[in-house]
Amino acid sequence: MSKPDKREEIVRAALELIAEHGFHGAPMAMIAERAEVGAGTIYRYFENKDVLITELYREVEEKIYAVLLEGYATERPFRERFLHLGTALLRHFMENPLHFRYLEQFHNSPYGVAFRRDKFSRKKGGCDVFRELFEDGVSQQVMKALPLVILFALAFGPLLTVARDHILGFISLDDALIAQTVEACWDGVRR
Amino acid sequence: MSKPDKREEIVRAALELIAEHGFHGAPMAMIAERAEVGAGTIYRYFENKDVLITELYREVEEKIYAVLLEGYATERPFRERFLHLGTALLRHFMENPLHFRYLEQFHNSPYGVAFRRDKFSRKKGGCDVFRELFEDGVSQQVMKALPLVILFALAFGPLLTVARDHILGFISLDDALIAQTVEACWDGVRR
DNA sequence: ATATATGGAATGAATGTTCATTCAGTTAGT
DNA sequence: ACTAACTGAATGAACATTCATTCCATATAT
Repeated sequence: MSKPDKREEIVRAALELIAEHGFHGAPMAMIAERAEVGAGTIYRYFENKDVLITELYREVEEKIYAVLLEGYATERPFRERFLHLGTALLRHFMENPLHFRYLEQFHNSPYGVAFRRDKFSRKKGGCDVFRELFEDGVSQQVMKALPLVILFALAFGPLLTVARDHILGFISLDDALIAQTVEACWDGVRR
Repeated sequence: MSKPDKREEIVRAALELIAEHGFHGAPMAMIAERAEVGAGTIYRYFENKDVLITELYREVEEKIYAVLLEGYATERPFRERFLHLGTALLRHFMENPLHFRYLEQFHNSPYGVAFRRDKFSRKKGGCDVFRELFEDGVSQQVMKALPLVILFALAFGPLLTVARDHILGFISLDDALIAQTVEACWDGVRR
């Protein structure tokens, strides 16, 4: 009853506070308070703040991969598959601003850089769908003959920027605008 | 010895340390040490750490605008003007990785969000060149009929991502690749 | 059925550390 | 000698983490 309960509350509180105020606007005491838990209790579930932060990242990332693969059909044409992934990603971030903000916080921190470097060198992870799509797209001359990293940048760069602008309230996206934006990203990568 | 000397050293040290280790990996004492200056001396030039950080941002931003305008010819066609700006921006970041890293740190912090919000509402600043280019491009049907914010995202998103990847060593960009990348961004915004 | 013992979970005050900022004293320029 | 610039040890606030204590559910004894 209470074991997963507290852990969940801690994770939720940490996500909210870190997403909103950054790692340094979220002291453990504040996280504990928001989770309605004693400060020491956090340490029953997470060895220290770093572990909490990293674990939280893992959970957020996992959900993204799940969302991307939902309804993804390998047999559809490149363009459709790209639009599916791009739209799913953008929508997911729009619907889960806390997740998005958390990822941004994480990426721009010592943790994030190390993580990124690690993921890059292992050349694996949940980006596999994207990697496969892009590699095949290039070899079948549907996409520009550019290094994978650059294709990623052309596809994700705008989406993340737009998601950020939406979340910060600089723009209000409707279905049509989302579609147009993802289409524009496709224009960037397609041959 | 002279007055501007120390100030400059402080600014340089702060830029280096903050770009490399983030705001919280750059205590004032460390900045002072790197600048070969007493800790208290910093406070002769900057009221407090916030002021130092904000002023540093101002200086970094200023240089960018200077670089963008260098050789910018209003009378050239849209595509050429876009390529000029995009290339100049990307090259500037590649050549000044500390500036780039600093901007990223700044943007992902309470300072940055407030700044961004302020700039957005005032609708002014050094992005004017870009704004004008995009507004004219849209009205002359050369660019996609999308909100300015989205066109910005399509143009900058990939460039910043690529710059980051280059600086982190995930890719090595040569002249040809830079040109291709900026061209691809143009494909994203052009009609 | 009631009382008592046991141990893991939870707590939050106390601890030690890290920092931004200050200021009393020192140095160097005139 | 006077002044402005500079210094870095001292200060206090904020924080992550610890740990002696409390709480509570369950087991055991009467």
